[in-house]
Amino acid sequence: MIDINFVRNHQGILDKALINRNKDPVENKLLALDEKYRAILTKKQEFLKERNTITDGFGKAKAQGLDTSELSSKMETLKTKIEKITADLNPVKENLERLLHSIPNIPSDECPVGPDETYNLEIRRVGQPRVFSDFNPLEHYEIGEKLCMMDFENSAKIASSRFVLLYSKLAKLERALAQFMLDIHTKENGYTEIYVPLLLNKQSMLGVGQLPKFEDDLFKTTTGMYLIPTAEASLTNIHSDYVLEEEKLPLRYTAYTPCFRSEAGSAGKDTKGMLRQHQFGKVELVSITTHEQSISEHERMTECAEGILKKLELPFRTVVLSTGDMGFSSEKTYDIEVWLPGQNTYREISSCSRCGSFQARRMNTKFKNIQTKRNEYVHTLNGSGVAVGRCLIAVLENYQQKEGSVEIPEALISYFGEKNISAF
RNA sequence: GGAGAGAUGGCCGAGCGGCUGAAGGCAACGGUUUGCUAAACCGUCAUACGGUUAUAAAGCCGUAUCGGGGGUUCGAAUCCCCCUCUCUCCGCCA
Repeated sequence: MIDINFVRNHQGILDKALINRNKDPVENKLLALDEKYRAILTKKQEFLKERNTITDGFGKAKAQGLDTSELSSKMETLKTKIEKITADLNPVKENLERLLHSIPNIPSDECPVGPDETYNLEIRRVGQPRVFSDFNPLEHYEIGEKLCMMDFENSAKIASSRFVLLYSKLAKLERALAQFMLDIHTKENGYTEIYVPLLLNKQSMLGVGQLPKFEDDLFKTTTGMYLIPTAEASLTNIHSDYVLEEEKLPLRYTAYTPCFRSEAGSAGKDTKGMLRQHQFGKVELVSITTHEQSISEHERMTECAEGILKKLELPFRTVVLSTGDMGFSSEKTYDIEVWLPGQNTYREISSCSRCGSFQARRMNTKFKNIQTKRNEYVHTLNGSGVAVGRCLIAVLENYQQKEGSVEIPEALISYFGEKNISAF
């Protein structure tokens, strides 16, 4: 949630941010609503003060055995006033809250300005795409099906489209990749591994900004809970409604979980293969920091995610998302795109976002500043470290061999137990 | 699923209709004392929001908050209802 106080004191910035995000400006509407809210609230508080005074008088009058009928009649009229003003105030308050919850974060000045992904800015490229001189590289699903280890027919039968069955060595590859990533992040990068709920309540989804705007993208249970679209939702919310100690920051959490997305808006997009699924595995990184730590933590987190690809010797590039392409809660996002020779292009495999105090404000997560002794909102960051399903795709495509087998990256062999995968 | 008990400030814990934003203790912070440590003593010690000053901060004024929501009452931490969560016992179960 954006800071209404900030909007009030820095007029023009929010609207500019929204226009950069390719959204409609709301500042006039927001400020008018806010002003109306505060005017009515102030009035109501005056009535409540009056009520407290009368109530006080009652106690004293009774103690002295005085007549209270005048107080009673005063109270009666006041009560009607309070009732009326409360009826006026509530809808305004609800509208204001609803509006505030639907406004995305203000992008940082560092983000390239533009309406869509064509304005994303590449900042580095690591690794050379392999040259396939003696055969044309296949796409991952062709490799998987040739190996007889990737099955979209039966997954569609037992579930629906956008699911996959992985058999034998590919199932193991998924497991090995996840294990590998978790070990790196916990042993080398200082993250604490956490086993998290995969279903969360509405409040938590609101906290990270999945709700109220993106309800259609989530799977909802009959009991009103939501399947997590990313472990970010579970990890970030751990400290909701809490005041942390500054010395404990930054907190760094990681989890390997399945992620569930309805992909409501992406009909017809990436329908082949397992690039875009309703369910996929992902190792997630979350950091909770102070205001001062957040920028350097963002760079660090991105490097942690890149480190996985470096160790697996997968070529990738890192881009800064443009204002029009970045997510709702983010103020700056790096996407890491892995090279997929089968598609002859770079595809997103990780997204590392800095959310500032946007989520903290929604979740009510603060820390006590040692110097000022005041409670301040924490800053939250999240990143994929990395998407396991897409990483499996990248390994298949980058390490495919002419005869249809797949080599295992050096760093992964101890996790996988074998040096290559060949057909049954 | 059945039966019961409970939820109060950072923690422990009183309170059972007005004098309670909340006793007392612990912790924390500032100070006095002390050669140092310990102890003792004095003081401070919730949060959010609104108003105010020049909507910087602080201050001051106010409102709200004793798990959450609603009700009774002139007045609720205290009484009633609903919900959530925790604990104990029984049943079921990976």
